[in-house]
Amino acid sequence: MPDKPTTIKEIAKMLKISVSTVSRALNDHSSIGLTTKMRVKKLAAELNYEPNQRAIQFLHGKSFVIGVILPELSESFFSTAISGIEDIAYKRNYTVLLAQSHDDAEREKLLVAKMKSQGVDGLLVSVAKTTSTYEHFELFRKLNIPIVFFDRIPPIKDIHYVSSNLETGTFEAVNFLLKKGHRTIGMINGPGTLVASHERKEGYIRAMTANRLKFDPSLIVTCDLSEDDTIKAMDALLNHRRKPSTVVTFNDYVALFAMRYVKSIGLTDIDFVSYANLPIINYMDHTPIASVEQFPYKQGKKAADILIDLINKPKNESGSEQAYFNIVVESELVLSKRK
Amino acid sequence: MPDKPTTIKEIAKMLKISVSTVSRALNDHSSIGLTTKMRVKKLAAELNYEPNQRAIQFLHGKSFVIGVILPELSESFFSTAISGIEDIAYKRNYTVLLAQSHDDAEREKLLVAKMKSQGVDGLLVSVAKTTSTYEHFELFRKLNIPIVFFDRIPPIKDIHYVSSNLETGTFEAVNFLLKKGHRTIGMINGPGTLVASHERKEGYIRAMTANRLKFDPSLIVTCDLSEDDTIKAMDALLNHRRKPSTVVTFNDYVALFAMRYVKSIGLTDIDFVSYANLPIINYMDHTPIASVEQFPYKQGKKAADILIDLINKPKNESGSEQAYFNIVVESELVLSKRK
DNA sequence: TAATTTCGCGCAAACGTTTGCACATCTTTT
DNA sequence: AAAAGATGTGCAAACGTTTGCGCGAAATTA
Repeated sequence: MPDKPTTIKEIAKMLKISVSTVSRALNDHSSIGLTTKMRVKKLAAELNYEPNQRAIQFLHGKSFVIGVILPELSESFFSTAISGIEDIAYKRNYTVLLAQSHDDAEREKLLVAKMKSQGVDGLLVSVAKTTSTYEHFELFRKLNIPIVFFDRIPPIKDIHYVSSNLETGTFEAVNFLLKKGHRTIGMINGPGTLVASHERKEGYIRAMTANRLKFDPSLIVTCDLSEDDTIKAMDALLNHRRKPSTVVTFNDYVALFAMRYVKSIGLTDIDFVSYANLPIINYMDHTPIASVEQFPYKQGKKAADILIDLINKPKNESGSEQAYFNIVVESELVLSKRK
Repeated sequence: MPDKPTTIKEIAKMLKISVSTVSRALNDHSSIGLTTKMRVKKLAAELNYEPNQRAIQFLHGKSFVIGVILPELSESFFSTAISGIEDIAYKRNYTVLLAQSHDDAEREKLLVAKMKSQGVDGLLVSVAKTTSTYEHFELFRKLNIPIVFFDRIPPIKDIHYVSSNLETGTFEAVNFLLKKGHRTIGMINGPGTLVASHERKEGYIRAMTANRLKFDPSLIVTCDLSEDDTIKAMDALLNHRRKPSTVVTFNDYVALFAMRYVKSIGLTDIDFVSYANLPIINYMDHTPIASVEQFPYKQGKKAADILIDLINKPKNESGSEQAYFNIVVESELVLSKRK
């Protein structure tokens, strides 16, 4: 028996009252008598009535769906972030439409269009590495559908975003190394084009000056995050006139490449500090002694919360200027559990 | 200008024709004159008309949404599988509603209920480790909403599922090791309760007998997949009267634990073969020489395809018996790229 | 008791789209 | 010349729910 789901009409007919009364009774409307309410609710429960979400969404012109576009779920940062997004969405009765851009700008565009035609109420985006144009996002702005960016923020004005500030975590990291007695601290940074690289550098500098040490720019080298380039960078540090006793690397992968290289040439006395705190470090033979944590779960939660707030915001009050959420989740140093 | 999206009505009014004509014109209905079709399509394009999906879904009583419930996105198997699911869903114009059970049976139940109230057209499920009752799935059967299970299949009858057969991959693996000259092959298997453990064992046995070698059951030890237990298992093998020269481990993590242990006690001459082929092995200092690949992307695709077929299957022909899809994706041995 | 308020409920419209049916016009066949 | 078919279009119902408005009856006030 593929019995069609119960509708409000049927309940109305059985109780010989109107559909509107049933609807109001179920929604605890004040203008319905207590007795009718009870009767309706009882019958509804017996019949396993569940409101037809599609009818409601259609009526309200809302989908209660938020679209999420991110580069790669296999990257631990994102798979953790999505958990935060999910949790908030479910708590607030929204539903998550997920899609991966696989770091392909074209696909990202396609997905944005798809999300639009699907009629999402809002969008959560972490942009693809290759994305360089941003009109597909502007389209949403025209339609008044909110977008909140997270982690990978596009360089455009007047957007909502949530991201982490690596400056603080880096400050803590360098501070920690100084307290541990290190005096020559190298850094393998990422490409200068990334905000994240800047923040790391700033944190480094602030920690040095806070400790009344002079900052040597040549101790910070950049790399493109590939293994080859990491090795070059590490080489540069090892051949520095002041050979560093410890190195802060851009992320866990860079750390890994660098550590492997260092070990391959027989060195063992260099401490590493890294970012992200990926699960892989639990399986590595040599691990960083500390990591700067970016709290992806928290970032995901925060971004979803803002987006849903935005969606439900009392209409565009034409008087007040639009305010943009720029939330920064501070990063934090975490000591490695393994030794 | 938050201009409300264009509707078919507006187009009709502007062209002074009826809405039904517009609708049919846009859908290339045969009974509409060529000229009207052109006029309609042209105007629709100019106005950036996009059909209101919610209205259509409501009308058809379909959501074009498939729910996906899986244990953990941070497990690479699942994050890869979801890519396959996504790709098929998008290709076939469906949309993916994602949720993680985090291997919690209670949460899984909740999610199933949520999916139902959201009105998904079908469900893709990989069950949580702790799930032991299955009524929440039966509910969907009553409503005639198809479910396809993948990878983690519940032990109930009359279900659709897609899973991998580790027997073949294991056969290949053992065969490969024998060809390589190994004669004593150990195996660290998983808990006997898992089908997957059985399949591994069967593959092992078949390879031995196919090579006219006698099978020594004591060379297969089980473990609960924890590091401690893995070490115990490895110890047992090392102390075996016929010390194995190579070991097949249940998965990459077990391989990792075992390799680390073996190395820590100064051994270096044991080859490992593992399953899953996770990205982490690219970052390990010592890696298995080969891995049994389970093709999660392919599994995800296949499962999604079957589900959507099921959704669109011409009504439950009351005559013919319901057929259940039991698709098995054969596993395959993959040699390690790094040496 | 009459006037007014409160309470409880029903009517009907609305959301955007598809589709069975009927109707009108034009073309073809007998 | 009349009947039949083809072609193109419009009418209206339907999907399930919410909600503004109106109306009668009961309760309150003057």
